[in-house]
Amino acid sequence: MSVVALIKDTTAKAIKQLYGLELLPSEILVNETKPEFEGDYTIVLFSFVKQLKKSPDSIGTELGNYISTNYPNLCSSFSIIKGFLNLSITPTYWINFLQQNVANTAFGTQPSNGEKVMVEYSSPNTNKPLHLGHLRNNFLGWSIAEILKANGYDVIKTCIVNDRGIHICKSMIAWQMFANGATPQSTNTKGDHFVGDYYVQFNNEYKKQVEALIATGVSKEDAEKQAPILKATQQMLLDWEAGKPDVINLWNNMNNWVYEGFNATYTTIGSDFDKVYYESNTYLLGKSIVEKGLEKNVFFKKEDGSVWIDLTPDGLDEKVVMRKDGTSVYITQDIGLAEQKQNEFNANQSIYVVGDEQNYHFKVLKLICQKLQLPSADGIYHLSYGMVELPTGKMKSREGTVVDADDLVDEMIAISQHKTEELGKVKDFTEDELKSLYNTIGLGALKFFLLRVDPKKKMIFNPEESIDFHGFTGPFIQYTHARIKSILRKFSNDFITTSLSASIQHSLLLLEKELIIQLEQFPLIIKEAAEFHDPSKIAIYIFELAKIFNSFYSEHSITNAENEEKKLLRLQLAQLTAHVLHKGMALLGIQVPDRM
RNA sequence: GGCCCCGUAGUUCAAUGGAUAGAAUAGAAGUUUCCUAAACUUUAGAUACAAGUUCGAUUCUUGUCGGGGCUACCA
Repeated sequence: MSVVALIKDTTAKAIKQLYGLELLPSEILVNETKPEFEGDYTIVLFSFVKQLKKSPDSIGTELGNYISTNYPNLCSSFSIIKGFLNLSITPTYWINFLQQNVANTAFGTQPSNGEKVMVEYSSPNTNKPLHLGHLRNNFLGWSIAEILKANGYDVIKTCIVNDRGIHICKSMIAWQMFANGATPQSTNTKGDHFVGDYYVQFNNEYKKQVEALIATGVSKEDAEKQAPILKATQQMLLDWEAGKPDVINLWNNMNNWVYEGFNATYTTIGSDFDKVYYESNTYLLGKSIVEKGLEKNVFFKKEDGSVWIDLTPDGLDEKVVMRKDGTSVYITQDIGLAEQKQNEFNANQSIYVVGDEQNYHFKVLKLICQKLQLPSADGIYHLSYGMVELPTGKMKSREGTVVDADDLVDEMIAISQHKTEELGKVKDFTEDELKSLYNTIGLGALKFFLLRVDPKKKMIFNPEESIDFHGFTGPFIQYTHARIKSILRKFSNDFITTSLSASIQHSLLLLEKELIIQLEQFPLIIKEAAEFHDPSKIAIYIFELAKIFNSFYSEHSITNAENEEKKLLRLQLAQLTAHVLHKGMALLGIQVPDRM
């Protein structure tokens, strides 16, 4: 149990003993004591005042006395300042904690809880290369999956590829018109970029044709509908749905080019999936659901044959679930896919990592599933994250203001190479080791940058300023880890299992204690990160830990400690710190090097 | 029009209704005969505005101003 949980439990017991009042531990507010006051953890007394009808000071005195006399191993002394009860935790408690966990490779993680969670993320569109927004999505999805695993969940990572529809046909038409049989191989272009370029060409040509039509006197609205290239695209979609062989062939070819490109990017950034769904296989799903919904009167049919659901009683709109031509729409496909996933995996929860522009969509999705009483309904959770914006506003592919994922990754790796070479600390590395190190640092900086902020909030990326390698960054933590490792390398691992003598508690220094206190919080942070679906809690936590360690490192020597006992204590502190940094970064999908 | 989200140092981000609003970076000043200076130490700088709720408000309520999203028989 964490100290905070222990303090809450103890306080609840004390209040029951002293006043006969039953409180849940969760109703008790415990914070770290502000550094300017004496003590380690603080109980906020104000919330008890009303129920106990006593002054904060007298409650504090009675509580403090009770806890310090009945739990002398936990609390050595206390003070009350302005309604806050500051507890000093005994050094023995901290030393015991360190001894119990220094050799525990599972420190921070929970055993299996038997629950299954699906995490859907990435979900790319096959006619656009990945951009910065996709990176945030991928890193978030991956990290959430890892965090859930660390909390004992069985996690299945999935991806739905948006591989069909009118937009895909646009790239295909443009390729037919302009490519002269070119391929990614013949042009030496990455497949996803190759196809993406034709999508851009389509839009350029379309614009030209519309302008030409307007010049002949056609209204803008009509011109946008009549442009020959658009007509051809619409025809192609019909041909695709009819299964016309040459269209299907082209579609297959172009998609395979894209997948080759995506896979290269996924490999570089370390993303993968346990199960990939393709919309071309799932777009017909959901029809039986529409019928079921009609039977149950959840849906109703309009005169033209289209099927709707009325969500006005829930404060939303009427929503179409099947077109008049009998085809299913986006939301219906999603209901179908949710059911398919449920049948296939029977997970307790299904998390969708999707941008906050789709908040409304997922609200509707969950609501409809609930009204249909589908088993998947209650497990649907939309992990809504904010857009990555530029200082000038939203990224727009049409205006060429998109930050390309591959470009950015390459740039980050190049910068890390440049900085590493400048510092010249790893001149003995082989080519392969260097390459891997540049990747680790460059991607570490990028991932940390995107994961260190609250996922719910939109964030701003300024392409003019490169992502930092100093301060609240991935490389800062990687560097701290490498520094620890270089010390630990000099010692045999015996120190991990050696017991500290009891007397060490009398000489625990402030920075040593701060380090232990921070280390002790790791399991709690992992739990909170899962509960709030928020990897930034881990990023902030390991940064704090690294900072404390660095202060400690510059203040006190490990190798040349005052005596052998101190050296042992500090080695163990360094060992556990390295483990937590390593594990915490792994939860963000970031590796830590032993040297850099 | 309706619904939803957001306004915190120059900049990028923190702060389950709790103590004097924390960091990082940029700025100023320092630290290397000693475990990696991608580090450490010191310093200056912010809650858009106005009311309300209360012991206490960046946080909750209302209004004003500013920014964004959604409101497709596209996905």
